[in-house]
Amino acid sequence: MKKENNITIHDIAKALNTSGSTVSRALNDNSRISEKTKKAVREMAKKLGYQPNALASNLRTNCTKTIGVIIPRISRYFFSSAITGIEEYAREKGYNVIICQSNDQEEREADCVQTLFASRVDGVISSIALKTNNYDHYKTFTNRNIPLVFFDRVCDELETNKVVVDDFKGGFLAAEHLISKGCKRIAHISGPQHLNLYINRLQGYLKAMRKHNIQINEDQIIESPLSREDGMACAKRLLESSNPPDAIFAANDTTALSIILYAKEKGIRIPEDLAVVGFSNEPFSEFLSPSLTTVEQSGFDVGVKATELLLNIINNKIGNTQETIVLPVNLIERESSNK
Amino acid sequence: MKKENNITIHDIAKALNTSGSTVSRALNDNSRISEKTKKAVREMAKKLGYQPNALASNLRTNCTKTIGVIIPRISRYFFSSAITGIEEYAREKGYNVIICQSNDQEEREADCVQTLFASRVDGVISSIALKTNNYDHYKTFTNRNIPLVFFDRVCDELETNKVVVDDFKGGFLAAEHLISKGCKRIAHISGPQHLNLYINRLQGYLKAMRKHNIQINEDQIIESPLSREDGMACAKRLLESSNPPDAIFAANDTTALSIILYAKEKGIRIPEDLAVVGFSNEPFSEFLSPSLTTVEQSGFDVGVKATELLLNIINNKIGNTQETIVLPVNLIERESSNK
DNA sequence: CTGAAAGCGCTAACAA
DNA sequence: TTGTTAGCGCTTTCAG
Repeated sequence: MKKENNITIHDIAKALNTSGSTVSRALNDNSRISEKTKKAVREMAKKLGYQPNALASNLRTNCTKTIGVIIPRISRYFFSSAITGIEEYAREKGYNVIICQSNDQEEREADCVQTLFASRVDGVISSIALKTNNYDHYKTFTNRNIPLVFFDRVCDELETNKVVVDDFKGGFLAAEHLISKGCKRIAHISGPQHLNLYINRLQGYLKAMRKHNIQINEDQIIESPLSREDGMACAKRLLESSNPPDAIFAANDTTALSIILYAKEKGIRIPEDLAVVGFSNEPFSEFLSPSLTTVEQSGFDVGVKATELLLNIINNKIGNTQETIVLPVNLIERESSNK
Repeated sequence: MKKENNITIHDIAKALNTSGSTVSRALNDNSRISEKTKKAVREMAKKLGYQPNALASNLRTNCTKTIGVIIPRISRYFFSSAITGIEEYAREKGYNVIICQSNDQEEREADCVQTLFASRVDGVISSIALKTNNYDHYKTFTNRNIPLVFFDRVCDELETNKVVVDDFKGGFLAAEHLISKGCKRIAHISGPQHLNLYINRLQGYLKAMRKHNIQINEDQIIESPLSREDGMACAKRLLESSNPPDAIFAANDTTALSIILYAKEKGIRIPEDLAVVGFSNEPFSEFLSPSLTTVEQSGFDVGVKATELLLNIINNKIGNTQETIVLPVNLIERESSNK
C-alpha cells in the first residue's frame, strides 16, 4: 500500500503565487491576513483537496492538542462511560484523545506512559492499574511538567490533581441504609487496600456502624480482589460461618452479584434472610433478580470533570495545584435490601 | 505549563562524541552499527532519560504505526469488546490505536475521518454510524490508498474489506429454535434496513420460517430503531394486537429486555405465553429474569480479525482485495424460550 | 562502520 | 499585509 503524494501548503502557495507562510496564516485565520487572501486560500485548499498534516504542525509547535488516557480496561462500564465524558469534553475544546489500556498490569501501564509520551500528548488522565505498586513511571510526565490528572483510582504518593467520587459517603450511605432496614450483623467485602477508594468505602461503612452503635465484627470485614470468583469464595466464607451476617455491603456490584447467585443456590432468601448492597450501579444491576440496591457513580461526570481540570491546567487557567475534586454519589434502593 | 526541554538524539551524540545519524541507527538497531556503539548509545540514552519523539520520526518516515478506529459509541459492550480486541492485536504488532466516536451521527463521523487523517494514521477500522447515509467522507482514505476495514455495520456502497458476524445464520438459528419449541406465531422486531446486519438477521429468520412452513405474517415483522423506548412501543403494538404472537425474535437484546419488562407488567408469562430471543448477548442478558436466550457474537474476535486484516494490507502481505470475513455466532439457550 | 547534509510539512521571528 | 528564512527531531541517502 503506497500512500499518494499529499497536497501541502506549498502546493497551495504555488497555485496562488504566494508564499507558504501566507497560506499557513490564512488557514489558521491569522488576523494579519486580508479577508480576500484568506478566502482565496481556503478555496484553493478545498479545490486541491488539501488536508493539514498534524504531525508537522505538532512537531513545530510542540503542542499536539491531544490528551492521553490510561485506564485499566475499556470494557468495564464505568471506564467506558468515563471515556465518553472525556472525549465529549475534549472534542468540544478541540482536543483529541488517545486511549491506552493497562489491563490492570503495572508493566502495561508503564508501556502506556511511554507510548503517550512518545506521542507528545499535552496532558494525561489516568486511573491506576490494580497491580501497580510502584509509580515511578509517572515521573516521565511529572518531571517534564506534563499535566497529569488521576481519576477514580488515585494514589497519594504522587502529588497531582485528582477527581474521585465520594466513596466515603457511598460506604456510609450503604451501611446506614442496611441499618435502617433493621440489619444487625452487617458484613463488608472490601477491595485492595492500597487503593484509596476501597479504603474510603470501608471507612464510610465503619463510620455508619459506629454512629448507630452496631457491633463491628472483624471476621465480617474481608478484603478481596473483587472478581466474580472471589465474590463466590467470600459469599461462601461469610454465609457458612457459624454466625452468618444478615446483610452484606459489597465494594462492587460484581461481588454483590456473586452473593446473590450463591444465596439463590443455597436457598437463602434475599432480602428476607440476607440484604445485599453493591457499589457502582453496573448496567446489569437493575435487572438482577432481586434487583440490586447499589451506590451510583457517574463515570461520565468523572470523565468530564477530569478533562475540564486537565485542560484548565494545560491552558494555564489554573496553576498546577494539587486539587482533589469529589463528585457526589447516591444510593439507589432496589429489591435486594427492601425488607 | 511550560514543557521542559527534551533530550534529543543530538544530545546523546554530543555526549558520546559521535553523530546524530549513528545514534539514530543504534537506537533502531541498524545492522551497520557495531554492538559496542549500540551499547554505549543505549546506556547514554537511558542515563540522559532520552525519550524518542514519535512526531519527528513519523513526519520523516510518513508512517505513524498508528491505526484509527471509528465507532458509534464506546459505551456499548460490543464495541468496547471490539476495541479491546483491536488494541490487543495492534499493540502486539507494535501499533498504536486512536479511537473516535461518531455518536451515531453522520457529521461527527465525518469529523472523525478528518481527525484521523490529520493524524496520518496508517489505516482505519470503522463501524458505520446509524445516521450515516452518505459515505463520501470515507473517500478521504480510499482516494489516498489508506487501507480501510469495516466491521459489524458495513455498507455495500464502499468497496473495502469487511469483517462481520454471521447475522444471517444468527437470525436463522433464533427462529428455528423458537420453531423447535413449538411456537407458531413468531414475530420479528428488526433494525434499520439500510444496515446489512439487520437485513441479514431478518433474512435468516425468513429462511427458517419458510423451511419449516410457518406462516409469515407481515404485520408481525416490524422495523425499529431498537432503543429501549422503541422496544416498549413495539412490545405494546405486537402484544395488544388481536392476534398476538407466541414468540418474538428481537434484533437486539435491548429490545428483548423491553419486551420482557412489558410482559411482566402486563402479566404475560415468559416463556409459557410468550417466548423471547434476543441478539448480542449483552452483559445483562444472562441475569434477566427470566434469563434471555440470545445469539452470541464476539466483539473481541471481530476486533482482532479486523485488525489482522488491516495490518496485513498495510504491510502488503495481501493486496487491497475486497474481502469479507464472516465470523461464527452461536445460540445461547436460556429461560426466556425454554418452554 | 560512521558522518555530513538534506528534508519531511509546518510555524514564527524578522524583515520588508 | 506579505515574504524570507530557519528550524522542530528525526531518518536516510551518499560519501568516506
